[in-house]
Amino acid sequence: MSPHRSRRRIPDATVARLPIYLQLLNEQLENEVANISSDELANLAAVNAAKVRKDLSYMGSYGTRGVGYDVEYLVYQIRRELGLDHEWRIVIVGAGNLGQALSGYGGFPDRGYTIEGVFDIDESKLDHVVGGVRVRHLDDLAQVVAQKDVSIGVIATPAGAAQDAANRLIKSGVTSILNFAPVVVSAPLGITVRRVDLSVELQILSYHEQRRLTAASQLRAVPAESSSHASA
Amino acid sequence: MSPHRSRRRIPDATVARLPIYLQLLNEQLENEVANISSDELANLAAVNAAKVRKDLSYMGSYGTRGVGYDVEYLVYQIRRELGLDHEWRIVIVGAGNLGQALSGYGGFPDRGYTIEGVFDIDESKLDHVVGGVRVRHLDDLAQVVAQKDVSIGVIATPAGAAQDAANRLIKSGVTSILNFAPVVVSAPLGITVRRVDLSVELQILSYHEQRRLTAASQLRAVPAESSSHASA
DNA sequence: GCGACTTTGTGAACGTTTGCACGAGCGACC
DNA sequence: GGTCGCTCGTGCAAACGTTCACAAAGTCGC
Repeated sequence: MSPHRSRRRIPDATVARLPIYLQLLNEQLENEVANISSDELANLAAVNAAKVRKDLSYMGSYGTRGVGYDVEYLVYQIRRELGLDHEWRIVIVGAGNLGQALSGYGGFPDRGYTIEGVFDIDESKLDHVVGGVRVRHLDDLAQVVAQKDVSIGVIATPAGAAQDAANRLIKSGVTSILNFAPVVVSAPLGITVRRVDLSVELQILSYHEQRRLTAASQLRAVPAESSSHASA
Repeated sequence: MSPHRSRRRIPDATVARLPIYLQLLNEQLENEVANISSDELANLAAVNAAKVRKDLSYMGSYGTRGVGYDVEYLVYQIRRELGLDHEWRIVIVGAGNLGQALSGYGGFPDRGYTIEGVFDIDESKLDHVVGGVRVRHLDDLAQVVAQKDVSIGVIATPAGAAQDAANRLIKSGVTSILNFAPVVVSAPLGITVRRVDLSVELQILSYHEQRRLTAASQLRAVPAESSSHASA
C-alpha cells in the first residue's frame, strides 16, 4: 500500500514551523517565484537557515545543491505531510464573536478545511448566516458530525460552556479538538486537544515588554540585549 | 531601588505556561480554594508536577513543604512576574470579525489590558461601537497612541494590510505587536513581534490526526501510541 | 517533643532542539 | 571535461527543556 506515506517521525518543533513555511511559500508562488534557497526562506520566516534545511530534510525533501528548492514541489510536500492534501471537515461550536471570526477566516477554506456547521444554544443566534454557514442548534451537532464525517471540532464558546461543548463533540465522534475558550478541557485518552488562548499570547508579550522596561531602568547605559523576537 | 524585581531570567517555556497556571489559580480562588499542591495544579494544567514546581521556583516563589502553595499569593506573584500588576494600554487595528472578537474578549480587561482604541480604514465600519469602544479611522492612530501612552498594538487586519498596520503602529510609538494576520510582518530591532495564526494550530492538529489515521491503518493490531496531547 | 506523613525545592540524568561547520553534489562557464 | 562557486544535507556539540528522585522542611497527632 501507500508507497510513500509516513516516514520517520517529525519533531514537534518542526511540525509547528511547517505551516509558516507553507504560507510563505504560497506567497512566493503568487509572486511567480519558482525557486528558493534555504537562506531566503529562513529570512522570510525569521529563523536560522540550517534549521530550515533540517526541517525540510525530515520530509525527505530534495532540494538541489547549488540551486535551492522548487517552491511548488515544496508546497506539495508540506501539504501532504500536514495532511492538507485531502479535505478536513470541521465544525465550530459557539457563534459569538470568535465563532463568527473563525467561520469567516479565509485561512481555513484555503487550506482544505471545510466548515460543515456552526452551532450555538442561544436562540437569538440560530439561523443567522455567518461565513456562509447557517447557525444551527447544538442539539443537531451529533447528526451533522455523523452525517458529514467530521473529525475536527473547534470550541469558540465562553469558558463556562467549553467542557460541555467538548463532551458533546467527543460523544458525536470528533477525535480532535481545537479549544479557543480560556479553560483547560479534559478529554479521554485518544482524543487530541489543543488549546489556543488569545490572552496568553498577550501576556507573554507583556512579560517581555515589562522585562525590557525594568532592564532599561536598572541597567542604564548597558547595551540592550537583543530583542525583536519574531513568530511564535 | 525595587527590592524584589527581576531575578534570574525565566525560561521561555515557563513563561508560556505561567498564564495557564494563573488562569487555573484564579478559578480556584473563585471556588474559595486557599491552598493548592503542585500535584493538584499539575493535574489541572495537564502537566508534570515536577515541572510545576520548577516553573514556580523560578519566581522565587515559596510554597510550604508538607502543605502546598497559597493560591492568592501565587496569583499575586505570577501577575507581578508577567507584568500584570499594572495596566497595559493596547490598541487594535482592524475592526473586522477578528478585531471585534478581540475587543469583546473578556480575558483582556480581566488581566489588566485596557483597549484604548479600535481602528480601521473602512468607512463603513467607522463609528460603530465594538466591545464598548468606538471604531476610529486609522489616521487617528498616532494621536491616540501618543496621548494614551499605548505600548502594545494588536493587528487584526487581513493579510494584505498587516505590514502597513505594523508600520503605523511602530511609527506611532508602540513597542510590542501581537499579529493575528497570517503573514510575517517585519519590524526593526527593538520591537517585539509575536505572531498568532489561528490556522496554524488547526494544521498542527490535522497533522496529528492524519498521523493517527495512517498509523492505525498501517500498524493494525499494534497498541496505539499514547495520544491525548493537552495544552500548547 | 517525637515520629509519621506530606510536599516542596533542586541536583542530576535524560531527551529534544538548535546552530555550526563542512563534505558532497549540482550548474555554469570557459 | 575541468574548475569554480553556490547551496544542500547532516554529524556533532552546545543549549535548552523535562523528568526523576530524594533530602530538606514543614504539619499533625499524640
